[in-house]
Amino acid sequence: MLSIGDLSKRTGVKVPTIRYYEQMGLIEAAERSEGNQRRYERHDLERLAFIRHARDLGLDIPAIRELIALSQHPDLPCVNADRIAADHLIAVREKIEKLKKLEHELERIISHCDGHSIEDCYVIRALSDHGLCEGEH
Amino acid sequence: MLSIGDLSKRTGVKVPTIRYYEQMGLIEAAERSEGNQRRYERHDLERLAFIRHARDLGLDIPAIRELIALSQHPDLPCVNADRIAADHLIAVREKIEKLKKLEHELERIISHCDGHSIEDCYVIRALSDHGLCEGEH
DNA sequence: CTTGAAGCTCTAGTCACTGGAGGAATTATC
DNA sequence: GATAATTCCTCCAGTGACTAGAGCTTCAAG
Repeated sequence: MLSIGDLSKRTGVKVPTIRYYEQMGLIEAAERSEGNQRRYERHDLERLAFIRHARDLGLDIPAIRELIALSQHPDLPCVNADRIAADHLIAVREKIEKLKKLEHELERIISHCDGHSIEDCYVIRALSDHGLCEGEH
Repeated sequence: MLSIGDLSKRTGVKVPTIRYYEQMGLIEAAERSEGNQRRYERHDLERLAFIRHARDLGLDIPAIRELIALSQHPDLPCVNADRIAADHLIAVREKIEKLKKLEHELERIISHCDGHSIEDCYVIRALSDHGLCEGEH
């Protein structure tokens, strides 16, 4: 039986976050000690590692909730789990594209600035005047 | 003189967001009509376009506040403005790197899944078992 | 048996908005 | 000039995924 602190150390998930996940219904309400403290078992450790891993991949809580529900029906086809992952991959790629555009624009703005006075600062001027931008954003 | 709705249409910034920026001190409190409605001038249009542009580049409100303050001292050297942009560029690049790692991991997980049953689903298995990951994340 | 760490609940704060309620002002139509 | 439709006002609450703090209780070590 693990305390919430033990569970936290083993999974790298902070104590308040574990309680938050319980509140959100991602992990079942733990058994309690006589003094009302949460007590966990291996089962909970695995569940929490699963959640942690999914969060690290950037999945949001509703998606994780769905994956957990799916994982409890081993006989079903896994198209839904695949779809969650594939949708997320698309979202990740879109974010990358947006950030790359920002990267280029920032590089361009910075490289154009001669670093003298605010009056001539390309950073400030570029922000003031959208016409100085390269692409649309 | 523009109403808040006119300003919104011209800049693409939503009405409640304009009021929010006023509250945050990014734009000055507007003059009011007899009936207490906000009235704006060209000056405000430019300021709001500046803010919008900076937000599109992903700068946060404190950074924008600083840029606005700087832009009002044309004689100062612009190293601080450059630093804000450069710091932001670094942050953007870091985000891109993280997302690329996620992209690869998701691609790998998805491609390994044969799409049959949850029991064998690589998506679910990869989440359950960190040992199946390629890199650290 | 004492002490200090770790646990409990509940509330509020983060960031940058966004939306709604309920009411007043403005604008358009007749 | 009356009325109707639209826009505006303020204030409050909600978003996502935590995080931090107050004030109290329980646990484990010495």
